[in-house]
Amino acid sequence: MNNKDIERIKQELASIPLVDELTYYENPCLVILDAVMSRSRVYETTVVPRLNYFKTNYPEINTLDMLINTINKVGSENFASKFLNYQFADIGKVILDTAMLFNINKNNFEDLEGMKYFASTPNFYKEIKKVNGIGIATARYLAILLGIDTVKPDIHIIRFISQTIDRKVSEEEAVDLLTRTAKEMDESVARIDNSIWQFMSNPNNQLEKEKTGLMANSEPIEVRVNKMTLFDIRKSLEEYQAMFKREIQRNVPIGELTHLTGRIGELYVADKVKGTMAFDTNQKGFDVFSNDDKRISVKTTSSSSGSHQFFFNANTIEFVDEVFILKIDRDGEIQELFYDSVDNARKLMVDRGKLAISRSKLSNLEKYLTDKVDISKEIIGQNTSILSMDYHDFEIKDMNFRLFINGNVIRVEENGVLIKSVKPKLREICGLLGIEVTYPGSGSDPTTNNSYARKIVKKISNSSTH
DNA sequence: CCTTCTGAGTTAGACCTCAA
DNA sequence: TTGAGGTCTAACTCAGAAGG
Repeated sequence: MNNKDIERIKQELASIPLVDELTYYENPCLVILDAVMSRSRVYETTVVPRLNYFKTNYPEINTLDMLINTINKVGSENFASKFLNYQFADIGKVILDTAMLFNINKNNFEDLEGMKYFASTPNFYKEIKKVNGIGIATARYLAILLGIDTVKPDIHIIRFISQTIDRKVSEEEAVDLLTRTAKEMDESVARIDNSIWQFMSNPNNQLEKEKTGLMANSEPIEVRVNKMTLFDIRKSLEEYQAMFKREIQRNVPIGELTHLTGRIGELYVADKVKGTMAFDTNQKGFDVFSNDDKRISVKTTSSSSGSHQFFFNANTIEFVDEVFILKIDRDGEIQELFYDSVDNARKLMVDRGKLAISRSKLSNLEKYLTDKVDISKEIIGQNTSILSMDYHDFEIKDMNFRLFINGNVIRVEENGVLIKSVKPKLREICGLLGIEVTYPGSGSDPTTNNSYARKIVKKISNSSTH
């Protein structure tokens, strides 16, 4: 009946890279730890570091008896934090129960042999699922780790098969289909299972993107707005402002009112631009959607706050068209500090993972927003030129280097790549420009990045015919 | 079979302190 | 004045188990 399904799975498999089977553990404890810790967790970030921690610190725990005795000795609730560096108290009990079940069913074999024997008996899945905390996926994964050729029907495998044959499949059906597919391909099903898993658990794989419609990363994100009318927005704004004032009168610290502050800002802007509010909590990038389709990021501060900066998420700034920054006074009154395009806002931002605008820049906008003068001169060497320059914030560009100077922060790009160790690169540029560098090359260089950068700029400016 | 629950991990956003 | 280094909280995701 589902020969067609198997054909489609075979076809789809042709487009993903086939990887090796999993490597098997020599330490029986690791089989159990790996499988039990993998439940409900992202493998690479959660399980792998903990396994390594255990392997490094407790290599002597290498038999089921020792594992069981250790857990009993420290108490199952303490085992994970102590031996796995994992703050997950309940997992010790699951590990213990699993180890004990294997231990009484190993039929006089050595640990690994015995575990493998048990895993290959007809009753294995029925028995192992009696352990509280082990379901079908973990049971099958245990079997795979013991060398049994089977499938772990986890979310990735189910997703792959369901997407491939365009219908939902159960765990059992997934196992069945994949096993038969492997047989036809004359390939081990565990290897196919692992290949699919590796492919599907990678968030960048093409299949997922195609099926979910998230093709290129330039694709605009979905804009969801709520249904508040302008009347609703004004009404809410009044109520929030009143509540804000009341809380202040009750001596609530203003720092405790961030939820109110933020909401008041968003409502104020939504009213101002006759727009709507973003629907999602943690909406990427913007808070308000204007009536002419602009996505506006709103930042609101309270006047007595000690914060001197407004932060923007570097990962989501591309989803923003305009930036609105507000200040709310203790009496609930709102003052506009900044409202402009995101391009102009970016001229105020410094990038340190998160993008920050210093508050004081907002009272001196002219200085930062005036278009920078393009001098564009051929200066030194081949193509060094000053692109732009203003009071204390400018860039220098040549074929290879790009220098960003913003106050004391100096950054260098080489061939478009941001250099991590700035100072050695600055010395190198100095060398290229014939600037004398006294640093002998041992011990820490006392010359500041700033001063190197200034020397470079000075040299280039002097050489300029400008 | 489908829904709910679980709990560590991740992300977003706001604010704080210190130092140059 | 403002950059660099944080902390803190809440909301959300992930991937599986348990429950009705």
